[in-house]
Amino acid sequence: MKLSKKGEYALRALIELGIAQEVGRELVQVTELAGSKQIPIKFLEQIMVDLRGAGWVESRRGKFGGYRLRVPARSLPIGQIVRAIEGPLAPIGCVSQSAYEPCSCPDEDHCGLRMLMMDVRNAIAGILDRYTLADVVEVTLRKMRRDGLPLPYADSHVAPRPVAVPVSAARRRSAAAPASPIFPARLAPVEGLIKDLFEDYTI
Amino acid sequence: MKLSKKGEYALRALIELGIAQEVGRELVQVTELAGSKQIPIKFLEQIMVDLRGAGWVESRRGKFGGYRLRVPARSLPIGQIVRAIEGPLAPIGCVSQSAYEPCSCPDEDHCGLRMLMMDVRNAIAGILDRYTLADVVEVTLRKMRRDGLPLPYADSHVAPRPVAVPVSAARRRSAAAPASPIFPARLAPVEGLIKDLFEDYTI
DNA sequence: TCATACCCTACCGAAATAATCAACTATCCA
DNA sequence: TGGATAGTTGATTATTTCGGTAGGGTATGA
Repeated sequence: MKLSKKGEYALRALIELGIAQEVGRELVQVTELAGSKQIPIKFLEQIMVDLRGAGWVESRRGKFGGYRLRVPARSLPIGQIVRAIEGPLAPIGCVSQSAYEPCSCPDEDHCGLRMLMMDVRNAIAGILDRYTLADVVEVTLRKMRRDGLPLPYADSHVAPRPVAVPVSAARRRSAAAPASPIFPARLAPVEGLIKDLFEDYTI
Repeated sequence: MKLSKKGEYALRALIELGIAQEVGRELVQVTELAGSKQIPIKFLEQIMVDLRGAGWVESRRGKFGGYRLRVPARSLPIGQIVRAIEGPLAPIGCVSQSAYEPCSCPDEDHCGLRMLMMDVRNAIAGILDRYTLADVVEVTLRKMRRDGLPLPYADSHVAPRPVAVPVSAARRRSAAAPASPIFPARLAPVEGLIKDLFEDYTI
C-alpha cells in the first residue's frame, strides 16, 4: 500500500506551492520546490507537467519564472490528487469505484476479502477525500508557527522579483478570499483526524 | 495503494482454509484452494511456502495430503498477514511503525504530508488489525448461509479420506473450542465496519 | 511400485518505477 | 542583440519488482 515517489513528490510540490501562496510568494522555482536536492529536479519537472495538465498549477517561463497554484487550495481534495497521479485508491480492483475490475473473487457477492478491502478503500478515501490541500498546508504552517520557525518563501530578499503576471480566473477568486484564520471552523476539535494528530501526535 | 496478487492469493488461501475448518474439512489441496484456475497453482504453492514459514499453516504430503490452518483463525489479525506478505502498511516510510525510513520530508516535525499519511496508515491498520481471519471467514459463511448457498468443502463425497493426523498444540486448542455462534458478541452492530458493510453493502 | 500431492529451486518476461539526458523555447535585462 | 535564467519536451536508461512458469525431488498410502 505504498505511495509512489511520483505521488509523494507531486503532493509535496503542491503543498509547497500552497505554503508559498499563504505567505504571499507569487512564483516558486522548481529548484525551490525540490528542496535541498531531496527531490530530483528533472523528475520533478516531469511531475509538474502532469500537475499543469491536471489544471492545478500554472507556470511562467523565462527569467523570474516559476510555478504557482492555479486553483484554490481549499477546492482540491487530496484524494483527487492521489487518484490522478497514482490511480484508483482501491487495494484490489473489485472494490474500486473509479476503475472496477474483477479479481480472483470466487464469488463477489459472498467474498469476505472483498468486503474487508472495501472497508480499507473507504477508510483511505474517507481521509483523502475529506482533507484538501489547504488543510495540509494549514497544519504545516500551524506547526511551524507553534515552534517559531521561519516560514519558507517569506524571506523577501530571496523572492523572485514581483511582476505583473496575467491572472487566471481561478487565481483571481483565490486572491479575493482573505487568508484563512488559524482556527477555522472546518478544523474544530470535534472533527478532523489531522487535528487529532496535531494535538496528540508525537514522534 | 495496491494489494499485490501475492497478498491477495495468500489471504484467499487462508480464508478458504478457515472456511474448511469451520465446516469440518480436515485438509485442503492446493488445487482446491486455487479454485477454478483463477489462482495459478504453482504460484500459490510458493505462497503456501511463506504461509507455512510464518507458522499459520501446516501441511501433509503424499496421498490424501493437503493444507490446513495451524493456528486458531481468531488469533490471526489480517494486519499481521498483510505485513508479513506485503511489508509495512505505511504509504510512506517516515510513518511506518515497523520499518521506519526517512523520505523526502523537508522536516519531519512539521511535515503536513507526513501527518496525513500517518492518518492513512492508522486507518488502514485500524481495520486490518481489528479483524481476524475468523471474522472474514464468518462474514463469508454468513452471507452464503443467508443466500442458501452450498458451503464449500462440506460435500462429504469430495472430501479427502479422513485420517488420523498428528495434531499440533494450536490445533488441539482450536478443536476444543465450540464453533462460533453466528452472531458473536464481537460483531455486535455497534462495532465493526465489516458488520456495517454486511448490513448495508450492495454492489 | 505407482499415483498422488506437497516441496524446492531456478528462471523468465514484462512492466513499472525512478530517475537521467539532451535539447528546445520563452522571458527579461543590460 | 546577446546572454542568463528557467520552464518545456521527448527520449533513454537502469533497475527492480511482480507475476508468474518450468523442472525436478520427496514423502505418503494403497
